[in-house]
Amino acid sequence: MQARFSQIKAAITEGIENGDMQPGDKVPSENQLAEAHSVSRMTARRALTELVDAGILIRTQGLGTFVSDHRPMSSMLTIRSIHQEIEQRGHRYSNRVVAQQCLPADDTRAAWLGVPLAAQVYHTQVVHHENDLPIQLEDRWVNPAFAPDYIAQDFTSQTTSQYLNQVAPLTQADHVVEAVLATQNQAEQLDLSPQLPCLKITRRTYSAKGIVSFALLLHPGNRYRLGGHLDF
Amino acid sequence: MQARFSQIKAAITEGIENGDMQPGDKVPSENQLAEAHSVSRMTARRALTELVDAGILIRTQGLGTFVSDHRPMSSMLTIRSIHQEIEQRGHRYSNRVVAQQCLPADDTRAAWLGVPLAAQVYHTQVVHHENDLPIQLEDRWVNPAFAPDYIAQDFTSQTTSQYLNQVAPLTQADHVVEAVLATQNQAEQLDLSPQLPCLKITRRTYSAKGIVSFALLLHPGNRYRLGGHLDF
DNA sequence: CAGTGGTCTAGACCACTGG
DNA sequence: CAGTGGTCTAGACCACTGG
Repeated sequence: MQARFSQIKAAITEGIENGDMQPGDKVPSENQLAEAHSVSRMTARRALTELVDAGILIRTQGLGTFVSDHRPMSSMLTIRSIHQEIEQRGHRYSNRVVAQQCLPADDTRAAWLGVPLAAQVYHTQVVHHENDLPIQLEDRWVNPAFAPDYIAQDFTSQTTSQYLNQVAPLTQADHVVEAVLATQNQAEQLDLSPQLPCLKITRRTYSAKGIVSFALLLHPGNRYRLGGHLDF
Repeated sequence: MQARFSQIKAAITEGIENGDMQPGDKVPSENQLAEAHSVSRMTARRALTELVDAGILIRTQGLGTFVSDHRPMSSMLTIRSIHQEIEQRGHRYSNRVVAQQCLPADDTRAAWLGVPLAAQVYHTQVVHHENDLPIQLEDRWVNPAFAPDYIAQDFTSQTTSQYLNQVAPLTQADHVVEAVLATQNQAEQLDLSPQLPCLKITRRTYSAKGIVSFALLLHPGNRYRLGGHLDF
């Protein structure tokens, strides 16, 4: 015997799975669900609450409840700076600064950095080499509030993350690791044949005062691996 | 203005923090809390439910609600099983056991497991599903010395890692993360179009006595991400 | 058996959002 | 303004645990 709120949950998740409801779509209101399933509003509400807690739906008072754009993630890894890593292997580190500019934040950048839309943010693009072989394409967006002089630095002598860690010491970092195909442009920067799988790391770093920067790190799959060791 | 259920939550967590309540202690029942705070049982219940969800309390029907002895693990040291991960997201977990056999170790397997060449080792191949969508292809080789009955288990009801962690609790793990293209055979097992980038995790797990198993975990890049959070 | 948590109802008042 | 979610009440019946 299944509880009624479970049946309502199942009906909603089924609608999401078979594509009837897309991320961003509005789900029926609590009152509509209550009537449709002949339950009290509290029971319909419970179904929604549990789906919100599971990250499947998002609620906003006065507006409604919506399907979340949620791809799964999990597991933990340590990530060190590329420069440190290469030198520790006894290899030669070098880099090439492709871009260094001030830009208005689009919505993705604004959301990740926690700044208003169209606020000015710093952007750098750097290719990192190990023994002259491109091994990482770094796109980084920086919140100027925490590193006002970022834009004036010379990043051939000091890496972006070294500089940032100096002016705004890191206290936390989020990261997401994905496998993707390099775009045409990315493949060129990395001196890769296209259609090669790459490890993409999206990392957001925090100092004590807030979100400092957001970096997109792309590594050729055949030249780079990510290692880790855990002790329990 | 704070909601009443929040005040009850605060009262309970405060009791736990200042030592009035120890792990294992029974907290007041829903009816007792309702009367003590002059609220309805539903409101008292909500306070308890949220603390249970947060892992601070444990409830058992007919018995009561108790303080959990759950100490949070440092985020970096967490390795969760795919099964746990999926259920925590509120999704449906299922799997398909493709192979389960005893094989002589080739040189790669022998090296990773630390056994002599051609020693008999156990091999399983399992496809893990999230909401019926294949999300991980697991190839696992196990050292029979640490889990002699591994080969006779039914891994549809219990995952390989759950079983191993039970018979030989993990103490360490190494892992390597790569981006690769799925082979023809792998793509078929995962119900993927070929030429799709995949996240490949190679993981070696240790118990106190030695290397227990070595697993190759393949995730479709468009269906899986690896996330992490670090505190420095 | 009395007490516990699990589910559910049919109402209520509120704060908030958009038009 | 009508509609949304946020909180809350005072009941109800149930399944389960221990004594």
